Amino acid sequence: MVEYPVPDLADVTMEAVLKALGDPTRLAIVRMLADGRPRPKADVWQQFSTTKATCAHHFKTLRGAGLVTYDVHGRTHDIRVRRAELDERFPGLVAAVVGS
Amino acid sequence: MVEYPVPDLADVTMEAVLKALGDPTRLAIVRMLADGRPRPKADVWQQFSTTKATCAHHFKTLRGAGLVTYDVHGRTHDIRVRRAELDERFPGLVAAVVGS
DNA sequence: CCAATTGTTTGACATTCATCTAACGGTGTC
DNA sequence: GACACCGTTAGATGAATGTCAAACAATTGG
Repeated sequence: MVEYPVPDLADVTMEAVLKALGDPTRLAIVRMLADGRPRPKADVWQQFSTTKATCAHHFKTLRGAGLVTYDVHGRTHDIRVRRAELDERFPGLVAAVVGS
Repeated sequence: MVEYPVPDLADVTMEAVLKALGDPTRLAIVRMLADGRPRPKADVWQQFSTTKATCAHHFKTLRGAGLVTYDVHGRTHDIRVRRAELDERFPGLVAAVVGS
């Protein structure tokens, strides 16, 4: 069973979050998942014109910046924005970025 | 008389803004000026351990992303966050980023 | 006009980063 | 156990970027 640890948001800086969001693909991913509901990774990466590998790289970057987490189900993974935690750590940020 | 044109915020994307803010120095600059009040450029760059040239580069980047504008007074320039315009174009963003 | 001051630009350099292909690693299924 | 499937990792590559030193430009003042 593979593990995909996420950082404690207390250790995540605004700078790291903004850096992660400063890429068009990653911003689009976060916007797509902004409601906090999990979605199959395959569904996400198929929306873009990049390869699976590139998308996996972006997923990892977003996870490292505390923005998303994975739910593993057998072979497939769901990805999900840590909306509630983010709203507590960085109030208003996700909403502003998504343009809610 | 040198001109320093700023983009119309209607033409500025969230992506461009986040990219500009994704650098630690630029984020610090915006936070320092977030209230929208002008400050001498010299006062700003002296707060950092970078050279004048590097700071001028960051100023230009922030200006190009629509985040700041300059007020020229003879030899010296004031720099200022376009707070009101930004708040209208990207509601809540500056406040969230600054951690108001 | 000349010199000092303030800020920008240029060119170089090292680093970071997004991207791809190819190979690898778990997981479920037959 | 063998194979197909889903996703990650490794390595390579080219582009973008932050940084600095040095040269340049505009302005003020003597």
